[in-house]
Amino acid sequence: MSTKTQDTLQDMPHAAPEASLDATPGAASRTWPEASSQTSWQSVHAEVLHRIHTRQWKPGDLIPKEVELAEQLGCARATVNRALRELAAEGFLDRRRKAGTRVATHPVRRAKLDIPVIRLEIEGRGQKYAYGLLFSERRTPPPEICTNLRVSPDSDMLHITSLHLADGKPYMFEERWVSVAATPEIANADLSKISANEWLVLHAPYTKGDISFSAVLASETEAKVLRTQKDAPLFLIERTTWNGDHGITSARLLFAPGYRMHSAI
Amino acid sequence: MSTKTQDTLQDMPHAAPEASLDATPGAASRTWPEASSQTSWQSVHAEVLHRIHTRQWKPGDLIPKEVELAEQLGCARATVNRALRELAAEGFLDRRRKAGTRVATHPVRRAKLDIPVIRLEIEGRGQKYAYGLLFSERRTPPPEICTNLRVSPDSDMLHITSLHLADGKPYMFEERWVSVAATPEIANADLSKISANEWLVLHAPYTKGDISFSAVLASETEAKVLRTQKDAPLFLIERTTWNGDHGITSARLLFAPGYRMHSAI
DNA sequence: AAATATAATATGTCTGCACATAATATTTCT
DNA sequence: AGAAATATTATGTGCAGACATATTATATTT
Repeated sequence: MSTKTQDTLQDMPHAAPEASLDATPGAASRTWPEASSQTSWQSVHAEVLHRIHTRQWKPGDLIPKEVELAEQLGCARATVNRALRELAAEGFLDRRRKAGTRVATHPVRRAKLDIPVIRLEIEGRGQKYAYGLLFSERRTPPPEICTNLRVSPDSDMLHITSLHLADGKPYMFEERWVSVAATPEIANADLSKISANEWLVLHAPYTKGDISFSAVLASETEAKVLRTQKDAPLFLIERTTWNGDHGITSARLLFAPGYRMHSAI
Repeated sequence: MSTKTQDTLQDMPHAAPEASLDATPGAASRTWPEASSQTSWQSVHAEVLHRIHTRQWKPGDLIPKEVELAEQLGCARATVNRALRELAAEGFLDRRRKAGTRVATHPVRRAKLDIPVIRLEIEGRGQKYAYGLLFSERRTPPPEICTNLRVSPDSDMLHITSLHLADGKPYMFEERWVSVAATPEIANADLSKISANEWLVLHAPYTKGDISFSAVLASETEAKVLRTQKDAPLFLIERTTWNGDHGITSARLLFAPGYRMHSAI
């Protein structure tokens, strides 16, 4: 390795681009685990984030270019690039060729929502999962499904309603339309054993999807199925998925009162 | 290197990365811009995704290792690595050292929720944004806020309620507690001009946050503020943010009936 | 047979270098 | 001056090679 003593992340008198003074040089004692002698992209990531958090670099500021940062931090440009790329993906930085990299002015927080198979969500909480097929028919779709999935009104579809339970209590009521044309095998699946959702996840990959969340009032029948009262507030997820231009499925997922969707940001 | 004629990705007949936007669905003869002779990581990404979608590689399957894929596709391992890494981050693949890379068995769909500043969300739809401060006081927090933010019951906090409007109509009702200790400058901010949310975004960075979504019924006063009826179904977002171990703010955002949160997956 | 050490291996990451590309800045031309 | 051509520059990406590290498989010991 280079025998030259490198300016590692420890102590950097960095020339603020336009940032005037304030400097805050007092971050001197920030030490890294830093077992390896190499500077990892994660430490660069952390260091940049630190400077943003401590407002050495404020929203809108232009930060040093990759080569400069690499020099300052004692690592290769590729390493800095990796760190900055991730930070941009996370929404902390805005990057443009030639124009440089700036701290995002509107830190759009990107929440990652993991949308699991319901069964796993329930079992993950240590509850007992159960599932019941309520109704199933094969027919042509109603107009709103046609426009939603962009399929013709005379297409062959499966219409399924089912109920998912946690510890015996109604948890989610699912109403779903599946295009048989797009996934013929589903006609043979035993949807009283495995939920359509789970079957589709395993057998019908999709290329695009759309998901929306809202709050609605329980209708009379919805209330009955979910064992609650009419006009209870329900959390509704609507999902539609395509494979290429083929509409696969469109589902309304109604959650029992009290449901909360969580995410860390 | 191998002089053998490789199956490069140059002319692969499938799957546009995203683009979509209707246009011609029968995009059979997709040609890459492909000016360069090099194989990009995005084409590797697309190719692997294609193999998953066409079920050449099924959920649970072990896929070839990086070096093999690199050879097959005629590119460097680093390029394959980049593609596979992204696919793993997107939830399509599971990777483990030594064990190799498999197609994810439970394609937990990772929806990316961009949570913008409300003002931008409204203006982005071409509507006129307005904001009004309803109420503001400085006092000690109620118990639920203490536990939520993990601050002491006698801490100095700001309690703010405000209303955000789109085209003059109530859009979102915000109730917020801000720790003055954590961000002293907010005491001087003019929160009748700029919303607390926006002020905080610009001046009080945070390191962790928590967000949850649910459906609730409008209370009498909430209904009045949002100009709707009592017991209307409202979409509720609860957000809490910390900087390190310092609780910064905790907010309840109540959206007017009809609100929908969207995301593509 | 169970516990422990050791080898093997696929992914993870860093480096140095080169060239591509998009966007800006500058110069030249009309 | 205004438009068009040209140079400049920061990021984006590709490559080969090297070493790090987690994890599994195998061999060795108790």
